[in-house]
Amino acid sequence: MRARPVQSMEPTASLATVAADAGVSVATVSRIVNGKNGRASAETVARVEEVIARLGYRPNPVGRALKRRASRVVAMLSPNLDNPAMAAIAVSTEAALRDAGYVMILCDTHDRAELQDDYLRAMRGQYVAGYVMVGALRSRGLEEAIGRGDPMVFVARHNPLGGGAYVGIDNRAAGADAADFLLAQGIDRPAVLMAAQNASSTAERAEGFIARLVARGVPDEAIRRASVPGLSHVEVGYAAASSLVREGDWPRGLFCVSDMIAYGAYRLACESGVRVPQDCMLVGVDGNAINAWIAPWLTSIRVPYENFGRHVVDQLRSLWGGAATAEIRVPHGSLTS
Amino acid sequence: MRARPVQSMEPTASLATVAADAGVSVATVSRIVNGKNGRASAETVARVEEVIARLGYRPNPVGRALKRRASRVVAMLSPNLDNPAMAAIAVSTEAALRDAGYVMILCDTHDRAELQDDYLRAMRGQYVAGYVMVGALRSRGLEEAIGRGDPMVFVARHNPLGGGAYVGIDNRAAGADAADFLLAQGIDRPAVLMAAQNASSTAERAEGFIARLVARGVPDEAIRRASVPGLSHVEVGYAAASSLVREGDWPRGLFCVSDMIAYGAYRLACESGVRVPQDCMLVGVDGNAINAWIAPWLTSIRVPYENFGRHVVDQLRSLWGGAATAEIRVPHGSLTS
DNA sequence: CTGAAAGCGCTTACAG
DNA sequence: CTGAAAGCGCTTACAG
Repeated sequence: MRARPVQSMEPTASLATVAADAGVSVATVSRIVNGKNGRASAETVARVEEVIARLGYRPNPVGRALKRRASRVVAMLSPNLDNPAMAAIAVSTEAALRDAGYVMILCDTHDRAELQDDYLRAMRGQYVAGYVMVGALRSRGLEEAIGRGDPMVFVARHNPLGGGAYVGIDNRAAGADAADFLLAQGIDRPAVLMAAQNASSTAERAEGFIARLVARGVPDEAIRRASVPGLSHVEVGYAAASSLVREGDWPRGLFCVSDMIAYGAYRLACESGVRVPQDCMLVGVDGNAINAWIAPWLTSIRVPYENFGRHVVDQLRSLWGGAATAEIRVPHGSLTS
Repeated sequence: MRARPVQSMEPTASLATVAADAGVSVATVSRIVNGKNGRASAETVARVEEVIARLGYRPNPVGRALKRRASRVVAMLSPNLDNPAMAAIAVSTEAALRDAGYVMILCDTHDRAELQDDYLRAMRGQYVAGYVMVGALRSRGLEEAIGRGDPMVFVARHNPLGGGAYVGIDNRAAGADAADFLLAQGIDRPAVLMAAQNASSTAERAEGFIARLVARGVPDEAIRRASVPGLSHVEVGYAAASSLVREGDWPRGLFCVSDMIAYGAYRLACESGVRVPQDCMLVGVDGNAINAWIAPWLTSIRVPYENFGRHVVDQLRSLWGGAATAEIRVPHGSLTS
């Protein structure tokens, strides 16, 4: 004797199943499912909806995507989830997309242009509804996608080709805040550590920092700065701090354009017997959640990444609606440690 | 005068385009694309391949998925990317899937069964090739998916329903290693901190720790332990440590079943003026990359998450090949700080 | 060795 | 108000 299959194991209902059960055509069911029933009798609608509910019908996204040449999938291209800030962006974007009825394919580009292009091409084949570019690189594929007008929002790092929908903080203002803060601590000659690579946003932070310092009377040539190449910000921080102190004393205050850079500088400070923040105050940007637990010595400008996802989806909606691209500047927090 | 469209902006070639250009049927092109050309003349193959190369044809994954009822998309369901260990699993899995020709949809379940089920259902509609369950929860949808025989591999946390393909370390052995290490440091009464929730793997670590201690002569009742509920391991660590020291002194050694729990305990130690590791040695599990930079006070059992992705893909391949499910126990590292 | 045809699940003019 | 039909891009028996 065979066990009766449980209801849940029955194959998913299709439009055809529903249509047959309701005694109407698939066209009619399709219209009702899509809310295009300005032209469907009330009885028909009721009957079809009953069948849909009873059978637990859900439109198949693949069939739909093929016909519409558009899916409910959004691609996120991100350079590295190892950075808690990038992870936070991914998390909030995933949640916001889900609330909007989309799912997210995660593409880790490792900050490599060829990988970015491979993914851009592959995602196009998936008929993705849009692209969330976290830290985009200049590349052939990017140019093509933009030329095509594919919906694309840039997060944290600007479109390397200029223009485009953007979500991020006001980096220059954040840098200026860091300058004000350090000055207010009585540190009149703070230095700055930055990454030399792929860094529109972090470069802006450094610029804002320096500009504010200069505006407040610090001679430009008195502002020590170190910039080293590299993709890992912790390593960049360590190396940049090394290069900075190789040419002089430890500064009493150090603006690090990201928390990861600050972590790197911190390690060198520890190795050098420099106490943080007593001997050298470290100011970062990101406000990683982990700081409160294990990096109380760090003062950081909090970036509300948990809100980025919402704004990213807003941007995508504008693009889908045909609106012109715009920038969304999310307000950053004050400095906290 | 209109600008000539650049080649890259031409719509993607389809099977039909290729077939027309090569003067053969789509069926023939399809067979060649799929390597089923045991029965295709050498000339035909050459001609078709030339056209494919010239037109840059790439099979459309959506059309293919619809027909095959199977896509090249794999779903990863993960409870929280905020945890660096989870992020590391996502990163390595994404890379391994990509190398195998798959893309990954990231589904953040927030450790909630309804969300897990929503995603399971949605992903089924996408005809995903398989599921990577990081920290699966017991749920109706999970039962159904397993009943259906959907390819599913469990990572870090076992299948709550028992059985199934698994990738993880030997948690009991890791706990035992922590016990040996603390004993070797001359700490004869170490305590243990754990999470009370959704924690097959972390519970195993605690068991292994306690069992080894007992085996080495520590009376079971002398082993202090604290277990508190909660999803955030940092908060769990803080609360568990609080509850532990509320009933006695700070122990000289504390085994924390995850690095995040150790971070939480660390904060309480700092607040209590307890020095780590001088007064209290903290041993964690995960070996987060960040430790080397900002948590040198932590000794941790390194879990090679960067290899998990490879094993996950191996597991999926076995399942696709119809093999029986098995467990892969990735060797964990020795204790490092 | 190759092609015509059916069909995966859906949408949408078009006709009635 | 509703349905038959075409077609999105692909695969695969089936026939030849």
